[in-house]
Amino acid sequence: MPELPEVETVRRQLAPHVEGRTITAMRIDDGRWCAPQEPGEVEDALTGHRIDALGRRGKHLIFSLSGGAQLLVHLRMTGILLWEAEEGAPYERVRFFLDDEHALAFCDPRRFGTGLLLPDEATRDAYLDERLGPEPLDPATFTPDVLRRAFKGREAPVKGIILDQRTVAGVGNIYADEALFRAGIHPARPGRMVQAAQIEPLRDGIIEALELGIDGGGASIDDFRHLDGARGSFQDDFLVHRRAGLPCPDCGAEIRKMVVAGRGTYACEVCQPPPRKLPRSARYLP
DNA sequence: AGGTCGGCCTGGCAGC
DNA sequence: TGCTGCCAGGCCGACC
Repeated sequence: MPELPEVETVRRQLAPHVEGRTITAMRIDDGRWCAPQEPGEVEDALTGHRIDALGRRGKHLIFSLSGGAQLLVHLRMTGILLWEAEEGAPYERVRFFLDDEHALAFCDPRRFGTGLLLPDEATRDAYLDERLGPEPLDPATFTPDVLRRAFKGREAPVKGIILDQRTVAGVGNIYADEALFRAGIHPARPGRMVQAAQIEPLRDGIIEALELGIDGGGASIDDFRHLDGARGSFQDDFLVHRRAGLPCPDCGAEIRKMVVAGRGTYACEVCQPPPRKLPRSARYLP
């Protein structure tokens, strides 16, 4: 699933192609992509404008356009962006035509992906800051204190808290499992039970997992693809995620699968000791 | 108000 | 074989 490293991978690949280019036409085939805005409205608002910058905040891709308009593209579960895909690519929902005759397609079998048009930078920042915590790769804002405050007095499982985009932006199911393993914290441990000494390792674990994900060009478990359709490689470097029954890379114990915060979750119960009382919502899977 | 759960959506696969 | 039904999960809204 596209999380921060996957979105950043796409951003780095796409930026050199689109920055400075003008959108000459746009076609939104699926109105759900930009709902409740009308496809025609969004198409008209973007057409004729230059893409000044391609940015990212959390899992959102940000197209900053001349005239100030901001398009936030979210891949959600299965969205991918393809450069120069032939017209009518599988599950194509949106197509951008650029002034150098190239085209960008947004494809998404499950139609969860979205495009949100906002009028200016201030509106964009208000929208994002209302929903997202600090950027994890910005050491100035993603401090151990951010996690300390988020965990204080919380009964919710620590995995659920770091999946919450208001805690820290961009962490999803894969990188939550990988970061918690790196820090030796069981995913189902209630936030308030995370030891003070584990906070900094977790902060570092989140950063490390995300950076390795970016280095690997993201993880292509099923749908995620690069701009040219190639796969990322980080799925080959998972330590615990999707590795049920395989040995823990540190101690050799069998990695177990469970459900935590409603998500498929993988952990080594030796390296990540479970809490005495597992939250009711956490359960083991065979 | 914190925490959990269902809905959105569809491909893929287990099981009958 | 072919069908049914369940699972995957980012994010939001509903509910307890």
